[in-house]
Amino acid sequence: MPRENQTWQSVRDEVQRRIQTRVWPMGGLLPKEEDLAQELGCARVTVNRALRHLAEQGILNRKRKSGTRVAEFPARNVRFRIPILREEIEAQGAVYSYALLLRAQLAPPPPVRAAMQMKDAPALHLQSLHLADARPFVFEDRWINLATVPEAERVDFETLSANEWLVGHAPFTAGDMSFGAVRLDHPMAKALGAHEGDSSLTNERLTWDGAQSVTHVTLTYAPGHRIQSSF
Amino acid sequence: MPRENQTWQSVRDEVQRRIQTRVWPMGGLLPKEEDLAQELGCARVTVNRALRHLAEQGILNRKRKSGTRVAEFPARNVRFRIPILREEIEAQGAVYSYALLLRAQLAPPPPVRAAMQMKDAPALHLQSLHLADARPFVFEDRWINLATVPEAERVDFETLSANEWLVGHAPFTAGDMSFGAVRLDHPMAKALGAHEGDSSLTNERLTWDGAQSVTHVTLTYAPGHRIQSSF
DNA sequence: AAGTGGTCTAGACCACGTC
DNA sequence: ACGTGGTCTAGACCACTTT
Repeated sequence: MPRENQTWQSVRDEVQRRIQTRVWPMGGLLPKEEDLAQELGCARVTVNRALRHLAEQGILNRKRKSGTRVAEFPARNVRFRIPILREEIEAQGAVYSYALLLRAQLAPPPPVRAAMQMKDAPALHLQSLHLADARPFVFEDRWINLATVPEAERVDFETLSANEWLVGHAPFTAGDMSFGAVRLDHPMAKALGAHEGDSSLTNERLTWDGAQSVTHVTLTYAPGHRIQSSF
Repeated sequence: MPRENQTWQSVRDEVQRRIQTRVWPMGGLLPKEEDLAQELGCARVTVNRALRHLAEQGILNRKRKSGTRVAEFPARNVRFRIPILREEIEAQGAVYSYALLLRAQLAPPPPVRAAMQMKDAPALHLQSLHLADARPFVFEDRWINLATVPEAERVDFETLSANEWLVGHAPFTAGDMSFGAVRLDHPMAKALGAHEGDSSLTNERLTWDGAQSVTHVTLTYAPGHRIQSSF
Protein backbone atom coordinates (compact mmCIF):
# COMPACT_ATOMS: atom_id res chain seq x y z
CA MET A 1 0.00 0.00 0.00
CA PRO A 2 1.57 3.25 -1.13
CA ARG A 3 1.96 6.20 1.20
CA GLU A 4 -0.06 9.33 0.83
CA ASN A 5 2.14 11.66 -1.20
CA GLN A 6 3.14 14.47 1.14
CA THR A 7 5.23 17.18 -0.48
CA TRP A 8 8.58 18.06 1.03
CA GLN A 9 7.32 21.61 1.53
CA SER A 10 4.39 20.37 3.63
CA VAL A 11 6.80 18.35 5.74
CA ARG A 12 9.02 21.43 6.14
CA ASP A 13 6.01 23.50 7.23
CA GLU A 14 4.88 20.90 9.73
CA VAL A 15 8.35 20.70 11.22
CA GLN A 16 8.54 24.49 11.50
CA ARG A 17 5.15 24.52 13.16
CA ARG A 18 6.27 22.00 15.76
CA ILE A 19 9.37 24.06 16.47
CA GLN A 20 7.35 27.25 16.87
CA THR A 21 4.79 25.62 19.14
CA ARG A 22 7.67 23.99 21.00
CA VAL A 23 6.54 20.46 20.50
CA TRP A 24 10.24 20.21 19.74
CA PRO A 25 12.01 22.74 21.99
CA MET A 26 15.24 24.53 21.25
CA GLY A 27 18.08 22.09 21.40
CA GLY A 28 15.63 19.21 21.34
CA LEU A 29 16.11 16.02 19.41
CA LEU A 30 13.80 15.16 16.52
CA PRO A 31 12.72 11.61 15.72
CA LYS A 32 14.86 9.95 13.13
CA GLU A 33 13.95 10.39 9.49
CA GLU A 34 12.47 6.95 9.15
CA ASP A 35 10.10 7.39 12.08
CA LEU A 36 9.04 10.84 10.96
CA ALA A 37 8.38 9.53 7.49
CA GLN A 38 6.18 6.80 8.86
CA GLU A 39 4.30 9.20 11.14
CA LEU A 40 3.69 11.74 8.38
CA GLY A 41 2.94 9.11 5.79
CA CYS A 42 5.63 9.75 3.22
CA ALA A 43 8.93 8.41 1.99
CA ARG A 44 12.07 8.95 4.02
CA VAL A 45 13.67 10.86 1.14
CA THR A 46 10.91 13.42 1.35
CA VAL A 47 11.56 13.99 5.04
CA ASN A 48 15.26 14.14 4.28
CA ARG A 49 14.75 16.89 1.74
CA ALA A 50 12.66 18.96 4.15
CA LEU A 51 15.09 18.59 7.05
CA ARG A 52 18.09 19.27 4.84
CA HIS A 53 16.42 22.50 3.70
CA LEU A 54 15.87 23.66 7.27
CA ALA A 55 19.41 22.73 8.20
CA GLU A 56 20.72 24.87 5.33
CA GLN A 57 18.81 27.78 6.84
CA GLY A 58 20.41 27.20 10.20
CA ILE A 59 17.17 26.18 11.90
CA LEU A 60 18.24 22.58 12.47
CA ASN A 61 21.57 20.94 13.17
CA ARG A 62 22.10 17.50 11.73
CA LYS A 63 24.81 14.99 12.43
CA ARG A 64 25.08 11.39 11.44
CA LYS A 65 24.59 8.99 14.25
CA SER A 66 23.58 11.73 16.73
CA GLY A 67 20.47 12.74 14.82
CA THR A 68 18.69 16.04 14.13
CA ARG A 69 18.29 18.79 16.72
CA VAL A 70 16.56 22.15 16.82
CA ALA A 71 19.35 24.73 16.71
CA GLU A 72 20.14 26.30 20.09
CA PHE A 73 20.80 29.62 18.46
CA PRO A 74 18.53 29.93 15.48
CA ALA A 75 21.23 31.59 13.46
CA ARG A 76 19.74 32.11 10.10
CA ASN A 77 21.72 31.70 6.95
CA VAL A 78 20.55 34.59 4.88
CA ARG A 79 21.07 34.69 1.14
CA PHE A 80 22.10 37.89 -0.49
CA ARG A 81 22.01 38.28 -4.21
CA ILE A 82 25.22 39.92 -5.42
CA PRO A 83 24.47 41.22 -8.87
CA ILE A 84 26.78 42.59 -11.53
CA LEU A 85 26.80 46.37 -11.14
CA ARG A 86 25.47 47.00 -14.63
CA GLU A 87 22.56 44.71 -13.90
CA GLU A 88 21.84 46.29 -10.53
CA ILE A 89 21.80 49.78 -11.99
CA GLU A 90 19.74 48.87 -15.02
CA ALA A 91 17.27 47.04 -12.79
CA GLN A 92 16.58 50.40 -11.14
CA GLY A 93 15.66 51.78 -14.53
CA ALA A 94 18.79 53.93 -14.66
CA VAL A 95 21.33 54.23 -17.45
CA TYR A 96 24.60 52.51 -16.66
CA SER A 97 27.93 54.07 -17.51
CA TYR A 98 31.52 53.48 -16.55
CA ALA A 99 34.68 55.53 -16.36
CA LEU A 100 38.27 54.37 -15.92
CA LEU A 101 40.15 56.69 -13.57
CA LEU A 102 43.51 54.97 -13.22
CA ARG A 103 45.42 52.12 -14.81
CA ALA A 104 48.87 51.18 -13.57
CA GLN A 105 51.14 48.21 -13.23
CA LEU A 106 52.93 47.83 -9.93
CA ALA A 107 53.37 45.64 -6.89
CA PRO A 108 50.33 45.82 -4.63
CA PRO A 109 50.64 47.17 -1.09
CA PRO A 110 51.48 44.52 1.52
CA PRO A 111 47.93 43.84 2.79
CA VAL A 112 46.62 43.21 -0.71
CA ARG A 113 49.70 41.23 -1.67
CA ALA A 114 49.34 39.06 1.39
CA ALA A 115 45.64 38.47 0.81
CA MET A 116 46.31 37.52 -2.80
CA GLN A 117 49.28 35.35 -1.84
CA MET A 118 51.48 36.92 -4.51
CA LYS A 119 55.25 37.24 -4.73
CA ASP A 120 56.44 40.79 -5.27
CA ALA A 121 55.53 40.52 -8.95
CA PRO A 122 53.63 43.46 -10.42
CA ALA A 123 49.87 43.40 -10.68
CA LEU A 124 47.43 45.46 -12.66
CA HIS A 125 45.86 48.22 -10.62
CA LEU A 126 42.60 49.77 -11.80
CA GLN A 127 40.42 52.44 -10.28
CA SER A 128 37.10 53.21 -11.88
CA LEU A 129 33.68 54.58 -11.32
CA HIS A 130 30.30 53.03 -12.08
CA LEU A 131 27.55 55.55 -12.64
CA ALA A 132 23.75 55.39 -12.59
CA ASP A 133 22.19 58.10 -14.75
CA ALA A 134 25.57 59.84 -14.72
CA ARG A 135 25.59 59.99 -10.92
CA PRO A 136 28.42 58.14 -9.14
CA PHE A 137 27.17 54.86 -7.75
CA VAL A 138 30.24 52.83 -6.88
CA PHE A 139 33.96 53.48 -6.74
CA GLU A 140 35.96 50.40 -7.68
CA ASP A 141 39.55 49.72 -6.65
CA ARG A 142 40.87 46.56 -8.23
CA TRP A 143 44.08 44.51 -8.40
CA ILE A 144 44.42 41.81 -11.05
CA ASN A 145 47.00 39.05 -10.64
CA LEU A 146 48.94 39.05 -13.92
CA ALA A 147 50.51 35.71 -13.09
CA THR A 148 47.03 34.20 -13.23
CA VAL A 149 45.54 36.36 -15.98
CA PRO A 150 48.41 37.61 -18.18
CA GLU A 151 46.03 38.59 -21.00
CA ALA A 152 44.71 41.41 -18.83
CA GLU A 153 47.89 43.36 -19.53
CA ARG A 154 46.83 43.88 -23.14
CA VAL A 155 43.33 45.15 -22.34
CA ASP A 156 42.88 48.88 -21.83
CA PHE A 157 39.60 48.73 -19.84
CA GLU A 158 38.60 52.15 -21.17
CA THR A 159 35.18 51.08 -22.33
CA LEU A 160 34.72 47.60 -20.89
CA SER A 161 34.74 47.34 -17.11
CA ALA A 162 37.20 44.92 -15.56
CA ASN A 163 34.31 43.09 -13.96
CA GLU A 164 32.66 42.31 -17.25
CA TRP A 165 35.93 41.42 -18.97
CA LEU A 166 36.95 39.07 -16.17
CA VAL A 167 33.59 37.32 -16.23
CA GLY A 168 34.33 36.22 -19.77
CA HIS A 169 38.08 35.63 -19.50
CA ALA A 170 39.05 34.59 -16.00
CA PRO A 171 36.73 32.05 -14.45
CA PHE A 172 37.06 31.59 -10.72
CA THR A 173 36.39 28.60 -8.60
CA ALA A 174 36.06 30.17 -5.15
CA GLY A 175 36.00 33.47 -3.39
CA ASP A 176 35.67 35.39 -0.16
CA MET A 177 33.50 38.40 0.36
CA SER A 178 33.00 40.83 3.19
CA PHE A 179 31.03 43.95 3.99
CA GLY A 180 32.18 46.86 6.08
CA ALA A 181 31.79 50.56 6.53
CA VAL A 182 34.31 53.28 5.82
CA ARG A 183 34.68 56.99 6.42
CA LEU A 184 35.24 58.73 3.09
CA ASP A 185 38.50 60.60 2.72
CA HIS A 186 38.72 63.65 0.53
CA PRO A 187 39.62 62.09 -2.85
CA MET A 188 37.09 59.29 -2.48
CA ALA A 189 34.36 61.71 -1.45
CA LYS A 190 35.16 63.85 -4.46
CA ALA A 191 35.01 60.87 -6.82
CA LEU A 192 31.65 59.78 -5.41
CA GLY A 193 30.22 63.30 -5.36
CA ALA A 194 29.83 63.12 -1.59
CA HIS A 195 31.29 64.92 1.39
CA GLU A 196 34.49 64.11 3.18
CA GLY A 197 33.61 62.29 6.39
CA ASP A 198 30.48 60.66 4.96
CA SER A 199 29.98 57.00 5.68
CA SER A 200 29.89 54.39 2.93
CA LEU A 201 29.20 50.69 2.69
CA THR A 202 32.14 48.76 1.24
CA ASN A 203 32.20 45.34 -0.33
CA GLU A 204 35.50 43.52 -0.64
CA ARG A 205 35.93 40.43 -2.79
CA LEU A 206 38.83 38.12 -3.47
CA THR A 207 38.45 35.41 -6.10
CA TRP A 208 40.52 32.30 -6.76
CA ASP A 209 41.07 29.98 -9.67
CA GLY A 210 42.18 26.90 -7.80
CA ALA A 211 45.13 27.93 -5.63
CA GLN A 212 45.90 31.11 -7.58
CA SER A 213 44.31 34.42 -6.76
CA VAL A 214 42.60 36.14 -9.67
CA THR A 215 41.53 39.54 -8.50
CA HIS A 216 41.00 41.61 -5.39
CA VAL A 217 38.41 44.34 -5.53
CA THR A 218 37.03 46.87 -3.09
CA LEU A 219 33.73 48.50 -3.99
CA THR A 220 32.78 51.66 -2.15
CA TYR A 221 29.10 52.50 -2.54
CA ALA A 222 27.76 56.03 -2.58
CA PRO A 223 26.61 57.04 0.92
CA GLY A 224 23.11 55.85 1.78
CA HIS A 225 23.23 52.65 -0.25
CA ARG A 226 21.91 49.52 1.47
CA ILE A 227 21.99 45.83 0.68
CA GLN A 228 18.79 43.94 1.33
CA SER A 229 17.46 40.43 1.72
CA SER A 230 14.41 38.59 2.98
CA PHE A 231 14.09 35.36 4.90
CA MET B 1 22.29 -2.78 -16.48
CA PRO B 2 22.65 -0.24 -13.69
CA ARG B 3 24.30 3.10 -14.23
CA GLU B 4 27.64 3.92 -12.74
CA ASN B 5 26.84 5.78 -9.53
CA GLN B 6 27.97 9.37 -10.09
CA THR B 7 27.54 11.63 -7.11
CA TRP B 8 25.52 14.81 -7.51
CA GLN B 9 28.62 16.76 -6.47
CA SER B 10 30.62 15.25 -9.32
CA VAL B 11 27.86 16.20 -11.73
CA ARG B 12 27.84 19.72 -10.31
CA ASP B 13 31.62 19.96 -10.74
CA GLU B 14 31.48 18.71 -14.31
CA VAL B 15 28.77 21.22 -15.18
CA GLN B 16 30.78 24.04 -13.62
CA ARG B 17 33.83 22.92 -15.59
CA ARG B 18 31.90 23.04 -18.84
CA ILE B 19 30.65 26.52 -18.02
CA GLN B 20 34.15 27.74 -17.17
CA THR B 21 35.67 26.26 -20.31
CA ARG B 22 32.73 27.63 -22.26
CA VAL B 23 31.58 24.35 -23.65
CA TRP B 24 28.31 25.91 -22.51
CA PRO B 25 28.65 29.69 -23.03
CA MET B 26 26.92 32.38 -21.02
CA GLY B 27 23.26 32.38 -21.87
CA GLY B 28 23.64 29.01 -23.55
CA LEU B 29 21.15 26.18 -23.30
CA LEU B 30 22.10 22.95 -21.53
CA PRO B 31 20.87 19.54 -22.66
CA LYS B 32 17.78 18.40 -20.85
CA GLU B 33 18.20 16.50 -17.62
CA GLU B 34 17.43 13.15 -19.16
CA ASP B 35 20.08 13.50 -21.87
CA LEU B 36 22.68 14.74 -19.43
CA ALA B 37 21.94 11.86 -17.12
CA GLN B 38 22.43 9.39 -19.93
CA GLU B 39 25.66 11.04 -21.08
CA LEU B 40 27.13 11.17 -17.57
CA GLY B 41 25.86 7.74 -16.67
CA CYS B 42 23.63 8.48 -13.73
CA ALA B 43 19.98 8.84 -12.78
CA ARG B 44 18.04 11.91 -13.82
CA VAL B 45 17.34 12.77 -10.17
CA THR B 46 21.08 13.08 -9.59
CA VAL B 47 21.43 15.56 -12.44
CA ASN B 48 18.38 17.37 -11.12
CA ARG B 49 19.94 17.78 -7.72
CA ALA B 50 23.18 19.15 -9.16
CA LEU B 51 21.46 21.62 -11.48
CA ARG B 52 19.05 22.73 -8.79
CA HIS B 53 22.03 23.46 -6.54
CA LEU B 54 23.70 25.60 -9.19
CA ALA B 55 20.43 27.41 -9.89
CA GLU B 56 20.14 28.27 -6.18
CA GLN B 57 23.57 29.84 -6.42
CA GLY B 58 22.47 31.94 -9.37
CA ILE B 59 24.79 30.22 -11.84
CA LEU B 60 21.99 28.64 -13.85
CA ASN B 61 18.47 29.70 -14.73
CA ARG B 62 15.89 26.98 -15.00
CA LYS B 63 12.38 27.09 -16.41
CA ARG B 64 10.02 24.30 -17.22
CA LYS B 65 9.53 23.67 -20.84
CA SER B 66 12.25 26.18 -21.88
CA GLY B 67 15.06 24.26 -20.20
CA THR B 68 18.22 25.19 -18.31
CA ARG B 69 20.49 28.06 -19.33
CA VAL B 70 23.80 29.42 -18.10
CA ALA B 71 22.99 32.71 -16.35
CA GLU B 72 23.83 35.80 -18.44
CA PHE B 73 25.03 37.64 -15.39
CA PRO B 74 26.58 35.16 -13.02
CA ALA B 75 25.05 36.88 -10.04
CA ARG B 76 26.00 34.80 -7.10
CA ASN B 77 23.68 34.18 -4.23
CA VAL B 78 25.97 34.40 -1.28
CA ARG B 79 24.98 33.03 2.09
CA PHE B 80 25.79 34.97 5.21
CA ARG B 81 25.47 33.42 8.59
CA ILE B 82 23.74 35.81 10.96
CA PRO B 83 24.54 34.60 14.44
CA ILE B 84 23.12 35.60 17.78
CA LEU B 85 25.40 38.26 19.23
CA ARG B 86 26.28 36.23 22.30
CA GLU B 87 27.33 33.36 20.08
CA GLU B 88 29.36 35.58 17.78
CA ILE B 89 31.23 37.15 20.68
CA GLU B 90 31.85 33.91 22.51
CA ALA B 91 33.07 32.33 19.26
CA GLN B 92 35.87 34.91 19.31
CA GLY B 93 36.87 33.67 22.73
CA ALA B 94 35.65 36.85 24.40
CA VAL B 95 33.37 37.19 27.39
CA TYR B 96 29.88 38.35 26.49
CA SER B 97 28.02 40.91 28.55
CA TYR B 98 24.99 43.06 28.07
CA ALA B 99 23.70 46.35 29.43
CA LEU B 100 20.25 47.89 29.13
CA LEU B 101 20.49 51.63 28.51
CA LEU B 102 16.86 52.61 27.99
CA ARG B 103 13.42 51.09 28.38
CA ALA B 104 10.33 53.07 27.46
CA GLN B 105 6.84 52.60 26.16
CA LEU B 106 5.72 54.97 23.46
CA ALA B 107 4.57 55.25 19.88
CA PRO B 108 7.45 54.67 17.46
CA PRO B 109 8.56 57.43 15.10
CA PRO B 110 6.76 57.43 11.73
CA PRO B 111 9.38 55.53 9.68
CA VAL B 112 9.49 52.67 12.18
CA ARG B 113 5.73 52.70 12.62
CA ALA B 114 5.23 52.54 8.88
CA ALA B 115 7.72 49.72 8.46
CA MET B 116 6.05 47.75 11.26
CA GLN B 117 2.57 48.52 9.92
CA MET B 118 1.33 49.57 13.35
CA LYS B 119 -1.49 51.86 14.37
CA ASP B 120 -0.44 54.64 16.74
CA ALA B 121 -0.45 52.16 19.60
CA PRO B 122 2.53 52.29 21.93
CA ALA B 123 5.43 49.93 21.47
CA LEU B 124 8.25 48.91 23.73
CA HIS B 125 11.46 50.79 22.99
CA LEU B 126 14.75 49.35 24.17
CA GLN B 127 18.30 50.56 23.73
CA SER B 128 21.13 48.38 24.88
CA LEU B 129 24.75 47.55 24.44
CA HIS B 130 26.39 44.22 23.79
CA LEU B 131 29.97 43.98 24.96
CA ALA B 132 32.88 41.69 24.19
CA ASP B 133 35.38 41.52 27.05
CA ALA B 134 33.72 44.66 28.44
CA ARG B 135 34.39 46.59 25.23
CA PRO B 136 31.35 47.87 23.33
CA PHE B 137 30.63 45.63 20.36
CA VAL B 138 27.14 46.50 19.18
CA PHE B 139 24.60 49.17 20.02
CA GLU B 140 21.05 47.86 19.72
CA ASP B 141 17.97 50.00 19.15
CA ARG B 142 14.81 47.92 19.24
CA TRP B 143 11.05 48.36 19.00
CA ILE B 144 8.76 45.53 20.07
CA ASN B 145 5.16 45.41 18.88
CA LEU B 146 3.10 44.97 22.05
CA ALA B 147 0.02 44.09 20.04
CA THR B 148 1.87 41.00 18.83
CA VAL B 149 3.88 40.23 21.97
CA PRO B 150 1.98 41.68 24.98
CA GLU B 151 4.00 39.59 27.45
CA ALA B 152 7.06 41.71 26.67
CA GLU B 153 5.57 44.51 28.75
CA ARG B 154 6.15 42.51 31.92
CA VAL B 155 9.80 41.68 31.21
CA ASP B 156 12.43 44.11 32.45
CA PHE B 157 15.25 43.07 30.09
CA GLU B 158 17.84 44.10 32.66
CA THR B 159 19.74 40.85 32.57
CA LEU B 160 18.30 38.97 29.60
CA SER B 161 18.71 40.63 26.21
CA ALA B 162 15.60 41.21 24.16
CA ASN B 163 17.04 39.09 21.41
CA GLU B 164 17.37 36.04 23.59
CA TRP B 165 13.99 36.54 25.22
CA LEU B 166 12.25 36.94 21.89
CA VAL B 167 13.87 33.81 20.51
CA GLY B 168 12.09 31.82 23.17
CA HIS B 169 8.80 33.72 23.33
CA ALA B 170 7.98 35.25 19.98
CA PRO B 171 8.60 32.98 17.03
CA PHE B 172 8.65 34.66 13.66
CA THR B 173 7.76 33.31 10.29
CA ALA B 174 9.48 35.80 8.00
CA GLY B 175 11.76 38.79 8.02
CA ASP B 176 13.66 41.40 6.09
CA MET B 177 17.24 42.38 6.67
CA SER B 178 19.53 45.01 5.28
CA PHE B 179 23.05 46.28 5.73
CA GLY B 180 24.19 49.85 5.48
CA ALA B 181 26.77 52.28 6.78
CA VAL B 182 26.25 55.21 9.10
CA ARG B 183 28.25 58.14 10.39
CA LEU B 184 28.28 58.04 14.20
CA ASP B 185 26.74 61.01 15.95
CA HIS B 186 27.99 62.10 19.32
CA PRO B 187 25.82 59.99 21.68
CA MET B 188 26.23 56.85 19.60
CA ALA B 189 29.98 57.34 19.38
CA LYS B 190 30.13 57.79 23.14
CA ALA B 191 28.11 54.61 23.73
CA LEU B 192 30.36 52.61 21.43
CA GLY B 193 33.56 54.08 22.79
CA ALA B 194 34.38 55.51 19.38
CA HIS B 195 34.78 58.98 17.92
CA GLU B 196 32.06 61.17 16.53
CA GLY B 197 32.20 60.98 12.74
CA ASP B 198 33.51 57.41 12.68
CA SER B 199 31.84 55.04 10.24
CA SER B 200 29.92 51.96 11.36
CA LEU B 201 28.25 49.02 9.73
CA THR B 202 24.56 48.79 10.56
CA ASN B 203 22.23 45.84 10.33
CA GLU B 204 18.50 46.43 10.31
CA ARG B 205 15.99 43.62 10.78
CA LEU B 206 12.24 43.47 10.80
CA THR B 207 10.53 40.21 11.71
CA TRP B 208 6.96 39.04 11.20
CA ASP B 209 4.69 36.45 12.70
CA GLY B 210 2.28 35.97 9.85
CA ALA B 211 0.88 39.40 8.97
CA GLN B 212 1.85 41.01 12.28
CA SER B 213 5.20 42.66 12.87
CA VAL B 214 7.08 41.39 15.89
CA THR B 215 10.13 43.58 16.29
CA HIS B 216 12.26 46.10 14.48
CA VAL B 217 15.90 46.33 15.42
CA THR B 218 18.87 48.34 14.27
CA LEU B 219 22.29 47.07 15.25
CA THR B 220 25.21 49.47 14.98
CA TYR B 221 28.55 47.68 15.10
CA ALA B 222 31.68 49.19 16.55
CA PRO B 223 33.75 50.84 13.81
CA GLY B 224 35.97 48.42 11.90
CA HIS B 225 33.67 45.43 12.18
CA ARG B 226 33.14 43.41 8.99
CA ILE B 227 30.76 40.65 7.98
CA GLN B 228 32.28 37.84 5.97
CA SER B 229 31.34 34.93 3.76
CA SER B 230 32.90 32.53 1.31
CA PHE B 231 31.60 31.10 -1.93
C1' DA C 1 -0.86 19.49 -26.95
C1' DA C 2 3.67 18.73 -25.84
C1' DG C 3 8.12 19.45 -23.65
C1' DT C 4 10.81 20.17 -19.62
C1' DG C 5 11.71 20.56 -14.90
C1' DG C 6 9.79 19.24 -10.05
C1' DT C 7 8.91 15.77 -6.99
C1' DC C 8 7.44 11.27 -4.93
C1' DT C 9 8.11 6.28 -3.81
C1' DA C 10 10.59 2.08 -2.56
C1' DG C 11 14.60 -0.07 -1.75
C1' DA C 12 19.45 -0.16 -1.37
C1' DC C 13 24.01 0.93 0.00
C1' DC C 14 27.41 4.21 1.71
C1' DA C 15 29.77 7.40 5.05
C1' DC C 16 30.42 9.49 9.03
C1' DG C 17 30.67 9.76 13.96
C1' DT C 18 30.20 7.69 18.32
C1' DC C 19 30.84 3.86 21.33
C1' DA D 1 30.27 -2.40 15.67
C1' DC D 2 26.32 0.20 15.12
C1' DG D 3 23.05 3.98 14.34
C1' DT D 4 21.82 7.90 11.75
C1' DG D 5 21.95 10.85 8.00
C1' DG D 6 23.48 11.13 2.87
C1' DT D 7 22.78 9.68 -1.56
C1' DC D 8 21.78 6.72 -5.67
C1' DT D 9 18.64 4.19 -8.87
C1' DA D 10 14.46 3.29 -11.53
C1' DG D 11 10.09 4.43 -12.61
C1' DA D 12 6.15 7.23 -12.23
C1' DC D 13 3.25 11.18 -12.21
C1' DC D 14 2.58 16.13 -11.71
C1' DA D 15 2.99 21.18 -12.88
C1' DC D 16 4.29 24.86 -15.32
C1' DT D 17 5.21 27.10 -19.67
C1' DT D 18 5.18 27.70 -24.35
C1' DT D 19 3.40 26.34 -28.91
